Amino acid sequence: MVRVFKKQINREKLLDQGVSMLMAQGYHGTGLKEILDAVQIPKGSFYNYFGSKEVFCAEVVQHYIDPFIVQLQRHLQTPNVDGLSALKNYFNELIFELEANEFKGGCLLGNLMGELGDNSDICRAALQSAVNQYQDLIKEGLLKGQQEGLVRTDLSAGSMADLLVNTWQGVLLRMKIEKSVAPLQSCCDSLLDGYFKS
Amino acid sequence: MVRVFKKQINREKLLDQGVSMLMAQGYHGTGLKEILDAVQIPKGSFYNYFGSKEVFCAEVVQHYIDPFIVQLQRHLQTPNVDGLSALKNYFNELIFELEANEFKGGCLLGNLMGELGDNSDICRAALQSAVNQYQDLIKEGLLKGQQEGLVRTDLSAGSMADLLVNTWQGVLLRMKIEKSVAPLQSCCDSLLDGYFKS
DNA sequence: TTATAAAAAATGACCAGTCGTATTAAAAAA
DNA sequence: TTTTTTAATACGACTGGTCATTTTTTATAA
Repeated sequence: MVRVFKKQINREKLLDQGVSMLMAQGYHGTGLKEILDAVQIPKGSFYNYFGSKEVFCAEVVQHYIDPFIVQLQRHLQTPNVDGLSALKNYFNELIFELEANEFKGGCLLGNLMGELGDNSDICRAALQSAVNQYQDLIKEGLLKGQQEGLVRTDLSAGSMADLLVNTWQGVLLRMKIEKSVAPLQSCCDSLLDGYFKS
Repeated sequence: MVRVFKKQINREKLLDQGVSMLMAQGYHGTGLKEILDAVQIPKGSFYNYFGSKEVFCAEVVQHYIDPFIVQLQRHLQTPNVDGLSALKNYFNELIFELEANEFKGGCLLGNLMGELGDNSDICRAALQSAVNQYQDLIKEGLLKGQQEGLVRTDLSAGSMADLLVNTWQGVLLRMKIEKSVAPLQSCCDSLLDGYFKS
């Protein structure tokens, strides 16, 4: 009984550490030993928790996106805040956090799409799933904004969510090399405060 | 005298091979030996041509973007084609090529931004330079489109070029995991055929 | 001969993954 | 309830192989 709890705790530890190290150094740039040492779990134990580095990475992807989904849901469910403002508040919160983090990391999903998208079907599926969950939520926000008359209705909420998610991925890359949140802000300005407005 | 020519040829070979392998497998996913074997240059010779893997990668970045710049310039200088159509033609050509390539690779710049943006200042500088050269050219096309009355003038050509380049990076990532050119097409539709039109 | 570049060989660090064993818990038998 | 058996998990040393880079040797050119 105690055993199964410890197992869950160790899995969680590894996933947490995996998120932060894969963000900072990428998949091929991060050794398992590095992760294991950081959480003080011996090498041999890793394969009791995960089948391989690749499937570990796929789990890390979902573990990464979960908190973002919670955070976005929180904004969308805040009373007396319209859908468009909720999205703007959410992205502003992200920008604040990224700035506090000195523009490091960006988005694990985007980074891994670039690094592994072509070569790991397992990770590709995880990335696809994660990004779809995320995009659906943004679409909901835009849909709400449309019903409230704040977001244009001549474009579908789906295609706007698509554009927003893709552009956001792009500006996060840009942020990394410019070491500035300016690209993030101009993304929000162009789309949420520009193109999408009714 | 003959030697210095051979040196240039070998450098070129390595850069060409570097572009294709770094595209396919990323920086940490590609070993120098792999590149050297492919062009039949002995391992010990590499450091006669490049100071390190890192500076090699930085040179690969510029080597990668050069042909894109030539291609885009060609479209922009085609007689009797307006700026906006030139951009559309250029991106359609890219889409065609990416589809023929089975959506593999995407953009080396974007991939390396994600993988190395945080950790290699040398590559970061090369990426920044390359993307700026590219974006300036797109800005020129939009500027021409504005002068021709086809592109809206209430937004600056610079900020539109910014948005287009960033979104394009994002959709290339998306293409990789969706294995489809649909994201690319909807990017062009949304921006060049939508938001940017006057 | 001297200088320079190319290439081979060697370096130590690190890689993901495996193996046998030790430890523990749960299940079965007494 | 107590003892024995069986199974699951934990663990560190080890595997073959690859990594980027350096050192040493060989070949070429001036």
